[in-house]
Amino acid sequence: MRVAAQGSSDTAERILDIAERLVQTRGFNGFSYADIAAEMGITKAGLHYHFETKAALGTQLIARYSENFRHALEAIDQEADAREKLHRYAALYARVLRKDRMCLCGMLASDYATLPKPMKEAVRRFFDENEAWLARILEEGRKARTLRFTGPTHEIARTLIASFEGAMLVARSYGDAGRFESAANRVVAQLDGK
Amino acid sequence: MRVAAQGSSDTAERILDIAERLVQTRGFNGFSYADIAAEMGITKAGLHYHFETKAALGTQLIARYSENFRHALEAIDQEADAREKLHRYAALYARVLRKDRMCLCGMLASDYATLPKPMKEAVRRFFDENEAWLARILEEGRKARTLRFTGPTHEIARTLIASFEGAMLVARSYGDAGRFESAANRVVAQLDGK
DNA sequence: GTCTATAAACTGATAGAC
DNA sequence: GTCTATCAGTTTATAGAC
Repeated sequence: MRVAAQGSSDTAERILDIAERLVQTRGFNGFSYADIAAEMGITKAGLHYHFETKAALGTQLIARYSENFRHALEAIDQEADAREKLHRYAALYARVLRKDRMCLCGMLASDYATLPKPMKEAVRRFFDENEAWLARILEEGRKARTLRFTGPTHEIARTLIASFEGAMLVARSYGDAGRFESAANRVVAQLDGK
Repeated sequence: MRVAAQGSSDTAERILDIAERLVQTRGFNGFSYADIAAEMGITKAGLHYHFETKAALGTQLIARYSENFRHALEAIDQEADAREKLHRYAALYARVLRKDRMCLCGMLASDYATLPKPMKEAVRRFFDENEAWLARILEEGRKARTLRFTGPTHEIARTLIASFEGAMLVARSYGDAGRFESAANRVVAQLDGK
């Protein structure tokens, strides 16, 4: 006997997949329940059983995305070299971009002013976690002398996130993932310990 | 006897001012004619006299923004030093951000998939023009030895635009213009001829 | 030339059928 | 537990009054 809480069933998972793609390509205000319902083959109202409101759907979307990202970061952490970790971090973004998508939270950052409060907080947490992870990797690299830079690690981490998100944002307008890769490589190369 | 073409009257200018702010803060899909009409004190339908469609309004919005930006770049060009030009360029973005706004075209880049074709083309032209201008400044600085870098100027120019747009995007989620300034200074400092 | 009344389509969401 | 019928409000846009 299965007791499915809201947003936890298999159908809910499929809804999240579709919604995630729509947010990453069109933005939170660029799609509606109708778009998801059409793809699912059920009516709009049926979606409200799985996700009471669009805000709830959005919040779960960020939670799932953040957790997947967290696992990806843990996998990268198995890597030995800090410099290589940064390259693999950039590759995470590149993979998203090759699906013609923007980073979920980068996209939501652009919609920030229109988001319900819980989504705003979750978006910031995503950036905060990325910043903390990157700062740790930077510190590692500095100690091992595989990375070299001046200034506080958290500031470099922020600059890295900004550069990656921005490179994604612009590259998508040109449908050109190469633009991202070129910028990302340049940014990481700048930290090379030589 | 004044013959006002669509979108060229004084009222049209006020509409553009309001729409510009709304796009820069909420995105192209985050506002409606109703929002503008309310601020203007006329009815939604009245707006359609000045701008037949939302797409036409959006297109004129980019045209005006791009032209203003072009003039700002010309003003910066009066400056002697390339390094100083880059700082003034970054300051253009910072000023927008201090009004809690995103770069108009950076915001539209996030809405890109949902934009009508003429707007898409205009957004890309904006980035292309910025890239060309920055590449020229970079070349100037290299010749004068006030800037130093390796690789093609157009690639550095693209990376600069990406970093500035991304830093804006993220900083806005924290309501913290300092985040942008810190990242922008770091990025420009990296090109310093020493 | 400028705007209001009005419409047709779509939005997120509730109530209740199966 | 899962979904359909339906609603009240909003969207962009047309037709036509002043």
